[in-house]
Amino acid sequence: MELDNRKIIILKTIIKNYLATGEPVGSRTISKESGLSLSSATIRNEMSDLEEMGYILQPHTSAGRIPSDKGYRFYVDSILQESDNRVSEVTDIMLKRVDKLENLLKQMVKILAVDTNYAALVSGPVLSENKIRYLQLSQPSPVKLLLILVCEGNIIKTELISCKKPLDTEELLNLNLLLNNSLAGRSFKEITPKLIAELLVQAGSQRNLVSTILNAVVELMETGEESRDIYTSGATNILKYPELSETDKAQKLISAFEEKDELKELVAEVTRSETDNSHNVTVYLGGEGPIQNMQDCSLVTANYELGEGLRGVIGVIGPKRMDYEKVLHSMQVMMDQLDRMFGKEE
Amino acid sequence: MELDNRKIIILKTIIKNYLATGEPVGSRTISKESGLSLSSATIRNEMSDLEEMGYILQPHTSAGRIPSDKGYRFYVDSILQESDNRVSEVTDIMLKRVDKLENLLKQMVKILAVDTNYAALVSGPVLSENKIRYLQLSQPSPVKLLLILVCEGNIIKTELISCKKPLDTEELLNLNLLLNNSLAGRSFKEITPKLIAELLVQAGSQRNLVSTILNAVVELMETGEESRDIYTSGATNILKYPELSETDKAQKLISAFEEKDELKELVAEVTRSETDNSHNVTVYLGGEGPIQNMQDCSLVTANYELGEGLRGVIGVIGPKRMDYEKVLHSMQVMMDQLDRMFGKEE
DNA sequence: GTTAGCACTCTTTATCATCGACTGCTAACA
DNA sequence: TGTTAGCAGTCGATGATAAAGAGTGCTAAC
Repeated sequence: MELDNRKIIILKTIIKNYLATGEPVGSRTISKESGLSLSSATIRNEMSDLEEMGYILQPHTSAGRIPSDKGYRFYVDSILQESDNRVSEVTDIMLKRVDKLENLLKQMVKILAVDTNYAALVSGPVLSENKIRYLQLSQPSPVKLLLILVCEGNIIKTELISCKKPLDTEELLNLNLLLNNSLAGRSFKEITPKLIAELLVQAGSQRNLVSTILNAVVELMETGEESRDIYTSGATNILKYPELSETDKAQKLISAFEEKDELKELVAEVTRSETDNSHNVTVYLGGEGPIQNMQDCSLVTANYELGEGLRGVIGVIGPKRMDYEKVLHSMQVMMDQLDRMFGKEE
Repeated sequence: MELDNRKIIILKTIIKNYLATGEPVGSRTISKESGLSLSSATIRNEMSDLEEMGYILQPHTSAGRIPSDKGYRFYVDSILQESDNRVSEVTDIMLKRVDKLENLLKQMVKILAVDTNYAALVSGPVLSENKIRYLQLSQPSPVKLLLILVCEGNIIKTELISCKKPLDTEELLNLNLLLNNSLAGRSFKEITPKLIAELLVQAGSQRNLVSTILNAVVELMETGEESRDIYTSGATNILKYPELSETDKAQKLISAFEEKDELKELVAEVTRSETDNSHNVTVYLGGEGPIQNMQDCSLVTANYELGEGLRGVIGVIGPKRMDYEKVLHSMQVMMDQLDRMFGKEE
């Protein structure tokens, strides 16, 4: 059987209606709302077909139809295609100019949550190619060394290191020189065992100390997923959707949002799976890919990039019957905002 | 009327039972469980008295009694007294040695939540008297200055500052000298307008730059409540208690845990209200003090101190019928752990 | 002072009939 | 052949009613 135009219209009507109400939709409703002038009986026949083809299903005999995963998938894909061509309207979301990136992201995720009425998350950006600009050692107290690492994009990281015996000024200067000579300009990957070995040889008597420092540097450089910041908002929106608010499911979901660990993995997974999409907008339906343990949920994600290779993920989690059109649009607007704010700058 | 011994036993039995079940408790239950060999009828008479005295109340005519706020207060206070004398048993909570304080706190709050089955929060520590140990300026790129501020307790803060024109090495050195001379050893309060004015005079041609730097320093020093980190865990435990899991209340509470802003205020308020209690353990009943908008909740808080004046707040939020005994005990154990870990060190 | 017993209240739970929203099928129609 | 009207049948939702259960207050007796 073929999915002809009329079937498509009916399918879309069913889905839209279901998204809006959360209730199974019956043939009469469609007959009235689809725009087609067909009687409910005809619709019923078509619906029979659609069910047979697997796009919709019936929770129980005397109920209307709800979209199946295949149906959702079809719908989401067709929206995704449309919105590529659509110019996102300029909405006047007032993202007040904020001083810190962190605050900006917090603000963004909040707006997204309020705007969509779903749970939203944003990952802090991670440098894809994190290069050391320079590093600096100083000595706050006799047996402590402060390591300051400045990376491309002015990312600053510090670490306190204990050392056995105090260094005098000259030693400190030499150490700084030595480290900068070999490490400045290098990315994480370029700190090879060979390089480390060389450095240790050059270090001479300071061998142990240099080794400790190198460990600290490597640790700081590992912008590992574990260290990624995740900001969330609107987790409790989940409670608004009956199909998710059964105590058990809601608990799991909201916990995931609170503890963040799961979200980190999720972000990691999303980051890995690159597509050629412009902002890499992807829709995962419950059970697929990164959200296997989130039944009945949908996850919409997009990647953002702030220039200089700073990249992160933004996402919205809601029930399967989420208003995809709206969510995709909201995300688009967010992306545009970010592009505008950071495209111009620097 | 007087609260004689028998009344106290009955009252405690009522409360304990209510805490365990969440259901109003009737006279027969008490007759069986109180340990007193009295018939339910006698108990009923006593309960009448207790109700008249305001310690308990009846949700509706044909129901048992539940503790009133006055009842809770009585109960909590009596526990608090007891547990002062009690040696906290050593429980073998495995707080794995963690490298970062942040992780330790996260671990702690998680344990507390799991252990008590309520929602738990811990605030990151804040230096009560935050003194600058030294500060350092360096120049990562021609028009950027990196300000590094090292405070007592090895708290390190950094800030990137833009400057109009590049400084040469000597200027940078002088600037560092100037700033350290006047600021090192000072606490936030000691950076007075007078001091600032003096500094600006000494700065001479670098006046503008020094002003910018000073602003940054002051900003970094303000360990304002807004910048306090808050770690939470177990927010969804709230859903386990019927009296809180009505969508509306649960939503509010869990949101508070997610967005953290409210919690920050709460912590601020708790911090302000000092008592002479050893760990400053306090129980707030729903509506009292910092949790006015959290009806039907109780908040148990304690202060912790990590030496060097690093202080923070730890707390548990649950329904009014929370198992105070257990919570207070768990918190006690946490405090002991912290004391042990940080008392020995340094 | 304590207790047994009874009448009364009020919530909870179960049961049952009714209603309404659907579907699927058949037969008629264009 | 595609479309439609109509009807029987299914199943969940709703609401009313009854029965059960838990508790109290009061009174009278011990």
